[in-house]
Amino acid sequence: MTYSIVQSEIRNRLLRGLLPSEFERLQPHLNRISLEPGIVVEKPDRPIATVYFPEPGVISVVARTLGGTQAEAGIVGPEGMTGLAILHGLDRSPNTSLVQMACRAIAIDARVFRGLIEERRPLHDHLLRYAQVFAVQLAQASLCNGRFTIEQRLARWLLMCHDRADREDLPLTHELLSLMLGVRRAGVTTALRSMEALGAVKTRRGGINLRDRDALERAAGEAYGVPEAEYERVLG
Amino acid sequence: MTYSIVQSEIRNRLLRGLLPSEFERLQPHLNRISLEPGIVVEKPDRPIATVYFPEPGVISVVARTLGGTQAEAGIVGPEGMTGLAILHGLDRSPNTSLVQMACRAIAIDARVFRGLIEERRPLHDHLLRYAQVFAVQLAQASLCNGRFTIEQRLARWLLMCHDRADREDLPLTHELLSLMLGVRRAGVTTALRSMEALGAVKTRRGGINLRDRDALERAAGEAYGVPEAEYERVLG
DNA sequence: ACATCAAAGTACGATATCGTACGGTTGACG
DNA sequence: CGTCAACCGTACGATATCGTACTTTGATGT
Repeated sequence: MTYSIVQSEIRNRLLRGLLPSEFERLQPHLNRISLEPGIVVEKPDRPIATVYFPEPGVISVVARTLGGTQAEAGIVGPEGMTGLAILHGLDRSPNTSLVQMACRAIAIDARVFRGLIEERRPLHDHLLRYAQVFAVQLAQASLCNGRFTIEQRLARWLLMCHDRADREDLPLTHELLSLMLGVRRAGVTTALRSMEALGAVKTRRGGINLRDRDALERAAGEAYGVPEAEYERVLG
Repeated sequence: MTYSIVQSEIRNRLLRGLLPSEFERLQPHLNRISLEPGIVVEKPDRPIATVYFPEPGVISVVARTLGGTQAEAGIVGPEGMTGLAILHGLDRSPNTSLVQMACRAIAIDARVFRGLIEERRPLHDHLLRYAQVFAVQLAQASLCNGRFTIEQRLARWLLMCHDRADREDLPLTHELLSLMLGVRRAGVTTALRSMEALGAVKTRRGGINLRDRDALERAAGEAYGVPEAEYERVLG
């Protein structure tokens, strides 16, 4: 049994913000599915099968060199979508996308989606605005990696997760965070303890509880805010 | 006196690779101009006035935080264009773009350009492919900043400049490179001396001469190559 | 209750990079 | 042809982060 998807009930901002006349075209092709942590939704240089519009939860976009070195480049949540390559007329990218925090997501077959954006210009235009915001996020991540401490970058990451997951309790291990940030696992532990001393977070085994968002923003300092402002400007 | 611009003579790959039928629409609006080092072609959060398709030369895209910390996020040369925000339906971005190495460029008024891409779908589609390549470049820059040494990142940067400037002698001061990479000026000096010892480059006051590209690629290691491969795949 | 194991805390020497600063060199310009 | 500012080489202590590895803790299954 499938339930039809009602635009006003969708918890993905990008879809909810679509013109109803455009959403109508998408609607028959949409399915709501569950994405569990660890699921790889896009593999490097393999055709993208499905495009996802996440509801609260987090999907990471991970960049990798030819030698296999990897780190997270950007994150996607209910403000956005996966499969940006398709908006650019391509069916794949060199990046990996994987589910970081469980979410439900509105899914659509990539080929169907591609056909629809070719056909419906206003749909394409709306989603391309998000591609711009995501590019700004990538540029800021680059800057953060080059200029800020692990603690600042970690605070930034937690804030971005909080924005997208819509809850205070994030089920993330230090190991996982270290892979995302491209630093040592021990470095994450230390940074978290330091933020715990500030009262910004409370850690438990296998998870992090956000206690004081303001303190977290102070810990992130300059590292947080530009892509968020751009999102509001462009799609808010 | 203005000369009309002939597609086959353009040294910008993106424009030269356009379908002639699409180029024809752009042609009446194009002007070839000179861009001198230091010229700022896009200011953060200010409307983009002109879109440039550079001929050999280099334009940097610089990301900045609210606090003013900045570093280069990406570079554009004769393989690409400035003003990607316009392809995404927007008239500005939070980034700065500035001329790094003098070039001639094909210029078009941003509003005219915006009108043309709205009107000519194949034109828009062609250029959007470049937006994807640029996003890959941003993601890789993020990875490089997080994981690689100054020497590797510098080697990467010089290789990317070489690809775009089409000459071996790059008029760049250590000071400038340090601003771009977001590191100390002294760090650049040291890294350059180390690469000079490898025979990869020869430095002179105010410039760097690339002597052995293979050695430079070895110095860059994993840091170089992914966006370049993506460009060839998508637009080659 | 106990065993087991992944996760987290801690430690320590090594390395990359920083901030700062001083002095030497060189090319541009008067 | 001399001057000078910009550019480059170098140095040194401080700091961030690394690689590695050992220990402790807590959740889970039996």
